This record gives sequence, structure tokens and C-alpha cells, in this order.
Amino acid sequence: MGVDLDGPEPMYEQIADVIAARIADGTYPPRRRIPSEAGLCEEFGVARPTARSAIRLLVERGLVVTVRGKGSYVAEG
Amino acid sequence: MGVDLDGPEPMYEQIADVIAARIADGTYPPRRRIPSEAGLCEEFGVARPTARSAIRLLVERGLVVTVRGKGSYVAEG
DNA sequence: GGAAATTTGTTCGTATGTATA
DNA sequence: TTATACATACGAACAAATTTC
Repeated sequence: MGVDLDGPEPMYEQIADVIAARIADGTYPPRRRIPSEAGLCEEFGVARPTARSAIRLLVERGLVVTVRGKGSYVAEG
Repeated sequence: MGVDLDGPEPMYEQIADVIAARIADGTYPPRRRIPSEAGLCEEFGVARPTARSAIRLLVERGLVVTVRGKGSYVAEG
């Protein structure tokens, strides 16, 4: 699915890119929730800090917003 | 803030000295929490292992104790 | 209302690899 | 070779907000 564990980019960046692509193609529409940290851990086989780093990157890019106790949501386009 | 990045002492030692001075002058009183590792990273512009080395030095000197999941605290005088 | 599960927030513990002096 | 420093990654504990039953 595009995550190349042997690639030069860190895993959290590759995961963020996968999520960003899903946002771009409408898999995750605006205002919808993206998978939880635990969900990303399971899907990509990484630890929670790594999943969190990916989400942090998406937040920095303005693609998602996170709400404590609820989840992370696709920012409104 | 007294940290001389061009000085002969390693950064982690200088950071530890700064914290030790704050403990001595009462800025961080006994049983109070000192800044987290992330806080030291931001304040002194270093990476986490370096901040941890500084704290390790303070623990070795008996000035602070660290508790997993909570933080590092000034030892009781 | 209350208890439990889910989810994110924060923090320290540990390990590996890379780069530099 | 050793010491220092950074980046990455996994593990674990504690905390707080939210949702669900």
C-alpha cells in the first residue's frame, strides 16, 4: 500500500503520506474521522508513538485536526 | 541562560548545571517537578537523548528523582 | 447517575543507527 | 576508539476527555 519499510523516508512520514493520499482521493472526506491511533498501529504494524508522529505531521500540514477523547478529523477544505 | 554552546563542557552537563542552579536558588523547590524532557528540549534546543543525559546527571548527583509516566522531581533536602 | 471502554495527551524507559570530533 | 549529539522507533505508565451501556 505504498509503505516501503526499506525506503529512505521514515515510517511516520510514509504513513502520513498514505493518509494524505486518502484525503485527497476522497476516501476520508472533509469532517470525517480518520482511523484512531490504535487503528493506524494495527493497519501499519507500528507502535503508538510512530502513529502519533504521522498524525502530528498531518496536523502540521493542516490536513487534519485532533480532538482529545474523540479522534482526528479531516480538515474542511 | 548561561548555556555556552561553544564552551568546553558538553551541552548535557551545562544544562544539568543550569537546573542545579535553579534548584539551589529555589526556582525549583523540593518535591516540585522540574521541566519534562520535552520541555528541556525546547528550552535548550537539544534532542531528547541530550535532555535525558542532563537529567541522568542530576539523578546521579542526588538532586532529582524521576518517575516513569509522571516526571522528574527535586529531591527532598 | 455510574461504570467501563475508547481515544487522545503527556511522560519516562529503552534501543538502534548515523554523524561528528 | 571513545564521547557527544541527533533522529528514529518501540514499550510502558499515567492522565484526561468522550462515548456507550
